[in-house]
Amino acid sequence: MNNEQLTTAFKALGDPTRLAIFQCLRDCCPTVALEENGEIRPASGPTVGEVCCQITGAEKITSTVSAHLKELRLAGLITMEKRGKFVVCALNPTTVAALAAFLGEKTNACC
Amino acid sequence: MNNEQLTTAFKALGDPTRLAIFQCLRDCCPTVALEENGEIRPASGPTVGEVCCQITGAEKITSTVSAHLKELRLAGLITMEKRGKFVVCALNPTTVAALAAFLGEKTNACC
DNA sequence: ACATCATTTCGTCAATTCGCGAAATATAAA
DNA sequence: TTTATATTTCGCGAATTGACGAAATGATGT
Repeated sequence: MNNEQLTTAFKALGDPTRLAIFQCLRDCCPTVALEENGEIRPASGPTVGEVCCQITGAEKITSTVSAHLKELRLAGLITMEKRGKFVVCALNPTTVAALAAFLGEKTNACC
Repeated sequence: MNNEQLTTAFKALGDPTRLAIFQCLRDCCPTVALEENGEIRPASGPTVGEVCCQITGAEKITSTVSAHLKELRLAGLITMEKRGKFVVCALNPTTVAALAAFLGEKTNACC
């Protein structure tokens, strides 16, 4: 992950609504499944409407949550897949792990 | 760390200049020292001017970098200590570790 | 006391961001 | 085909952010 990707991902997490979505997806749903061919696809997970309900308490999807989901997706933090009438969401464990690894790095060489 | 602290910290890292400062402090300088009484203080580290030079290439301190350092400090990501005429900076490993731990959490219970 | 160096604060401006409601799109059911 | 459901896109206004230069602060040396 280069610096631009890192800043995009951290910025995506730097908003209370998006962090809540992130926690919702992390705590309530399985992450994506890694298929034999190496492709990544959500095994299952909440729909946009369900996420929206968890976050805002409202029954109807708000454009605000939709926009936040898009930003998380563009940042590589989540995946979204169309399942018939619904769109299901899941964390992208690869990116999450990359962020954790970045923070875990220790390279105090000099001084 | 509560959600507000987490968002503040992630937001602080979600800017290219601040991420560069973070990397600069992580890669070039020792982190803070933990004293016997439990207090945290920077062992040593670059001055604000040195950080500024690394980031902008300019010889003089810019108010922009100063403001970014302040935001990183308020987010708990770095410490700054006055040493005579200078102010030295260092990462705060406690907060960094807390962020890494948050990202590393795996709590997929249901679904 | 005065000058100097390191750093922060202030004021301004352009750009971005967030939340919201309305409209558009897409899929499924009748 | 019409209707309903799920979701995204668009346009708006308010609030925040980032960069910059000038001024202020604070410690040090003369």
